[in-house]
Amino acid sequence: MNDPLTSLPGYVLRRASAATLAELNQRLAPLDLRHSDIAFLFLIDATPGITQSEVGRLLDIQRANTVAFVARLEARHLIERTRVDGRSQALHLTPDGESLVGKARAIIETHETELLNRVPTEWRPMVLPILLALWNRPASAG
Amino acid sequence: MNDPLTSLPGYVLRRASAATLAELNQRLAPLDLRHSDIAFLFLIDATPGITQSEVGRLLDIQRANTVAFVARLEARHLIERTRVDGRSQALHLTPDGESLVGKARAIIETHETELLNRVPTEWRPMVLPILLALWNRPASAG
DNA sequence: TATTGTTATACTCTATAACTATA
DNA sequence: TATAGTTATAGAGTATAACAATA
Repeated sequence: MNDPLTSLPGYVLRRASAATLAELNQRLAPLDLRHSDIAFLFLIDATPGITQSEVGRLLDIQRANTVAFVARLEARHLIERTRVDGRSQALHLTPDGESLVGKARAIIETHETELLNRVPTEWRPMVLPILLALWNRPASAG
Repeated sequence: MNDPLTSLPGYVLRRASAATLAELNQRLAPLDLRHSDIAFLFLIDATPGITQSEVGRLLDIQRANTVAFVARLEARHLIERTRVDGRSQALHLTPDGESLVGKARAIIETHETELLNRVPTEWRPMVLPILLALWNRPASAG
């Protein structure tokens, strides 16, 4: 029985994503974090004071769905929010948050290295460019 | 503001997968199908008489979660099931199912071609091997 | 004992509509 | 008028535990 799916890049892209995300979630479980939390925290760490809606746009998370993230991370004292004007709120890591991000960063680096190492050496430089090309995100005015 | 995520293959893998799945679901919407339905139907089409649990194993869908697929596809008269022994049931496409799979196949081909075309010509041969390597699925006893 | 199909259940992620208060 | 944060809600997708019937 030869399945007709593993020759389809789109299908294999999905399976590869699902499998590696499950692995990452397992690696992050000791920190009681999930992959989506990490993306959130990394972004705040890289751009302290970033607003909630900016994070949502960068991560392609609907505005409404960022609320639960912020509430949960704040309840864990990993981030804090400060009103920047009547509408927006700026997000910062707390010391606890910075500490946790440090631990997470080590896990992520191990994870990403392990992923890349699955690819034959000579193809590794193509991995990120190919994935970015497949992503095909609209040019950001970053 | 430069985000720290788009240099991580694992993260870009996830975003590429999510974005292309959303596109595929849009393309399949006229057939009232989702990407997961297509995988299910393609597998039955490729291996008539395949059992429900075999499909689940190949698609990495928990046995419990295949029940809803089979029920829904059968309710739409796209597949039928026949008892093969007291436990297993063999799945086949109905004529309606075969017709729909034909239409879906054309959409998938367009979709997959469009995905590949996002990658510079000289890298295209590496796309599938790289994705399979990242997937890193345990060697299947096919 | 192990497997198949099944029910029930829960959690994550995503998507939309609508509301408020601000700009 | 448009934007930021919020609430409520719904739909996918995924995961686990447990059960009956069968191999």
